[in-house]
Amino acid sequence: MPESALPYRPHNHQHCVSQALADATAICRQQNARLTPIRERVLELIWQSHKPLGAYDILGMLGAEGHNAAPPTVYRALDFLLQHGLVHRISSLNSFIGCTQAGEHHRGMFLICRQCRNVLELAAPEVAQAVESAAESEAFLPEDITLEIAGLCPRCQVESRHD
Amino acid sequence: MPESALPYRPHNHQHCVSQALADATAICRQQNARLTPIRERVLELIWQSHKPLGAYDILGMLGAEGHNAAPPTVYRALDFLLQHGLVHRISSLNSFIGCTQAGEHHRGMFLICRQCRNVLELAAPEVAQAVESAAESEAFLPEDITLEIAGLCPRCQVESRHD
DNA sequence: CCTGCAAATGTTATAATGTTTCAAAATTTG
DNA sequence: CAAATTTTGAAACATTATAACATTTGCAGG
Repeated sequence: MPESALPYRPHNHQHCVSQALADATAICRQQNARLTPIRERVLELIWQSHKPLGAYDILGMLGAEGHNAAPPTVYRALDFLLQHGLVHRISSLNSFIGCTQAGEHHRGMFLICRQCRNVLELAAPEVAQAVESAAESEAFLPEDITLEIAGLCPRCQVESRHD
Repeated sequence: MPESALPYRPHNHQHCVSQALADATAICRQQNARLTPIRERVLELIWQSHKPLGAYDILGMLGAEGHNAAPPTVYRALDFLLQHGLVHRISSLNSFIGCTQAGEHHRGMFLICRQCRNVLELAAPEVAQAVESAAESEAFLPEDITLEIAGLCPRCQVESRHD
């Protein structure tokens, strides 16, 4: 059995955050996009963990730190981050998570633990390939792929056997 | 290029509907589940086309035919239909579509045309296999798979070249 | 500098989607 | 038939998301 992936075990998470922010800064510079304070702060909040956050979670956090924002503020920041590939939306949870492969062209695939709620993003090019082949076999032109797998992460599988 | 799948071309749709209702009746009998009038009617409404319907679309249709239902009525019917594998929920659209493989154990994969909004459900066992392998390579135990592909169906690809 | 444009944010209201709760009716079971 | 269970009705409420318009900010050209 392979070692657990990052989200599922203790790690220096501050490193994840600073890496994500550095990447975002670079990507925005490269695309002539403005990573304004709000946008950067929202990205940072999303990266506070490997668990996805809802828009209203973010709204609440902003409120708690004195920035009295309304929903459109958050949704606009999220739209920006989505557009530039810095976060992903998890449809099945109506929530958002930091992209671990920002900048790279990829079709994300998400492993979502229903217990600890951590999410791991996988590249899995062979899955993307299989999906595209299946679509093409129906003469369908795929554009966006939503692939979200809910289940139990390695850690929570172990714990659930201790019932 | 293969012939277009059902949703994307004219067909005797009434046959789809009556088949779906017959299957549902059989499945519910077999599982000792009660396909009550409301549940059956909701299933029938969902099957009125191959386009997914939102819960409030259904609510509106019920209202239009004199059944003054409240949201929980519809959501309960939908929960029942989901539980018995008679409909699927499309997370990326917050909407529901009839299951074309009711009764069979399967992981649905959906091809969603962004133009005509028709949806084709594919079995694609090789995709399911690839997804499960990818999950297992991370020691993740998959339970529910959400796989939704948005793009252009064969018909709408042709039309969009006529710009 | 400043002026005017475009992009970003603020603000209020509202739309769309989904759930909780408790009561009443229908169905099944003993 | 009576009790227990399941289903439905009904009202209120919670959550998620967008529309519309005003204001501010950053920046390019005069």
